[in-house]
Amino acid sequence: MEPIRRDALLKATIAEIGRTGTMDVTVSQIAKKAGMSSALAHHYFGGKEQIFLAAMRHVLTVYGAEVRGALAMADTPKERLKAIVCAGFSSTNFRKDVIATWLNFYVLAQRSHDANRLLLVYKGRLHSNLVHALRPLVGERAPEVADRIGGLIDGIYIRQVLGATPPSGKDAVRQVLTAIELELGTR
Amino acid sequence: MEPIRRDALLKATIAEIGRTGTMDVTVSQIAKKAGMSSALAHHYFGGKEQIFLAAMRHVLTVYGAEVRGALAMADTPKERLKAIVCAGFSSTNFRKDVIATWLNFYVLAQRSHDANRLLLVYKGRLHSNLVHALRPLVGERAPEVADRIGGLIDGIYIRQVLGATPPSGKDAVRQVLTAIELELGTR
DNA sequence: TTTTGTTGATTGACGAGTCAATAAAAATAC
DNA sequence: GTATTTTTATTGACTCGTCAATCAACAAAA
Repeated sequence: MEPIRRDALLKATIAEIGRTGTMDVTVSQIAKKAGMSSALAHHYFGGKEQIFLAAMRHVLTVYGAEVRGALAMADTPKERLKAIVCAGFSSTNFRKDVIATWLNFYVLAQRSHDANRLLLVYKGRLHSNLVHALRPLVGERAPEVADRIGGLIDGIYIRQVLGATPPSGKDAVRQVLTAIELELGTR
Repeated sequence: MEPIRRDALLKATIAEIGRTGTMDVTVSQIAKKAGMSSALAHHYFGGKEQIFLAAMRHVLTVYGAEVRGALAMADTPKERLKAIVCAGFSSTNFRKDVIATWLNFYVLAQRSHDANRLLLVYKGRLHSNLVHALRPLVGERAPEVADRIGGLIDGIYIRQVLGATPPSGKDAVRQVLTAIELELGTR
């Protein structure tokens, strides 16, 4: 039972964060959505913060899997770059609940050591993926370029999800790919 | 008295958000920090949400003033660009309380119409400042370039404030200026 | 005396976490 | 194959604390 319950709670947590936009969600709401009593949620996770952290970890896990999947299809460095960018702006990442989780993640990362560590793991993976794809194209400049591209991805993401118009993965990808071409000197 | 009280409350709100990192701050804490009773805070602002919105507005006002100040010193388009970028990464914006306000601002903007509108105002101003500076350099491509630069500024900002090392305005500015040079074709 | 500024005390509601008790399943003994 | 004990799964009810918002009352200035 335990793994089933835990999984249900994680999904319910993300859904509820998406519904309200904040982490001001009661354990009871989460538990109810997951079809159990709040006492059971406490029993399995210990406390609210731990539930949230596990939910964040879950979002990152899914994201990581998506990137790996896209990279597996790519053969050339350029294709790898495109794969990384596309995965970051996939429809998964534009789901309301995932957006809300990310934004609250940022807030939490200010004070929670664990959340911050998690965020650094994400950043590190993105960076190393980018560097790996960039190295054959720009050589030792790769790390520096990867920093800019990574920053651009994060920035465009936020602007898309909080913009006036509904987020468009296509536009986002196009913008980042244009920037990459500038970095490569192919435009 | 009213304007003095209001001002004190705004500053106290930002300070408290910075101290805790979240908007989970009680009106009493804010009022205490501002040297008055919580009843008075309610009296002047009506409710918690209104206090927060006013605080956000205040941060944006200060930011806007800083940008205007920097722009006033700039004569050439390139100088204007540099002014905009530098203002965005000034030490003001790396203060813990300002950072916390921004991050919570993002979260709030998901569901508060007012907060979202405020965010769009910021984005619009940044965009129009960038376009104005870019037009003489890249012509009609200006809006598109401004989108990328704006996104990069936001992204680099978040990465700086939530990074492993203490934020460095210098590094941030250098990265954005490099990207600008790429856009201008001067590198 | 009226207006403005101010607060302590109170209300009413909510929420995290605990716990004792119950139910169901699994293991063990006979 | 049944009776028993033990382990696992589950919850309702409760505790203790917190907090936003209100209000009646007090003070001080105009």
